[in-house]
Amino acid sequence: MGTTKSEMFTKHQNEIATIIKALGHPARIAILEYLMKIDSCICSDIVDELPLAQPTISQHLKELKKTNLIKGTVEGTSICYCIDENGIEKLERYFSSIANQLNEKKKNNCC
Amino acid sequence: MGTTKSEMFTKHQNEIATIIKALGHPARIAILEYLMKIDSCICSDIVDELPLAQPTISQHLKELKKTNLIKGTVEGTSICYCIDENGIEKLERYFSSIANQLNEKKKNNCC
DNA sequence: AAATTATATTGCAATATTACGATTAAAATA
DNA sequence: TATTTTAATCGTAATATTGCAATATAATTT
Repeated sequence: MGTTKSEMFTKHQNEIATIIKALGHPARIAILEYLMKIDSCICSDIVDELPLAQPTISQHLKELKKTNLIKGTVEGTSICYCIDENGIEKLERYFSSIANQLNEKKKNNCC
Repeated sequence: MGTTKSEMFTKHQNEIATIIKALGHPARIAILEYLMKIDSCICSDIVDELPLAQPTISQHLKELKKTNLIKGTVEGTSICYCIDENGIEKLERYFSSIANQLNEKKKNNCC
């Protein structure tokens, strides 16, 4: 108990849920939006930007990286982060596909 | 500790994170996809469709309903569920906006 | 080499989530 | 009204997540 029963679902369902879950936290949304706002990659000022302790931010960055939502390259003492299109585009495609299908069969709505 | 520090983030960041989080579980993705597959609303067979106990499914449905990802109307003894465009479209807009912005400034990528 | 700077890791406390058995609630039917 | 059917709620165990202080690591600068 307490553990998600992943074996019960398809590989794709688990994959997409994992990526979505990684963005399901305001701090990680804030990180994504900060990376968007800045016109380039940022090196080493995420910690100053967010109201969380450094280890906490490091943890959130790790999760975003693990799911290909951001990517980082070592740049001397600091790390240069930017958005990874890979993850974002997967989400974009997933939701626009669902939205499109919804529009096509609007007729059948009974609720 | 243990609690997300929501006060630290904007209202919109918290709202979008809450909706996204609600879909960040394979069972809830499976529910969404089942509702998509069926061409109309479904009344009372979600429990037979998913490999989880009835109280667990009820709990997942509650979370999806809370975030406007599905909606349900009482239909006699059972409840008729279908996808709520409200939540889905919010997600669709959010991610396509980010994907668009990303395409526009592809030039600046340094990672 | 010592000090500095930036990030990661460890360990842990507080809280949240997941799952389900047991029970309850509410409507339909016998 | 008693029974059946369907879904919600309660209570609880197992596990996961969040957040941070302390510490470690790794590259840079003095």
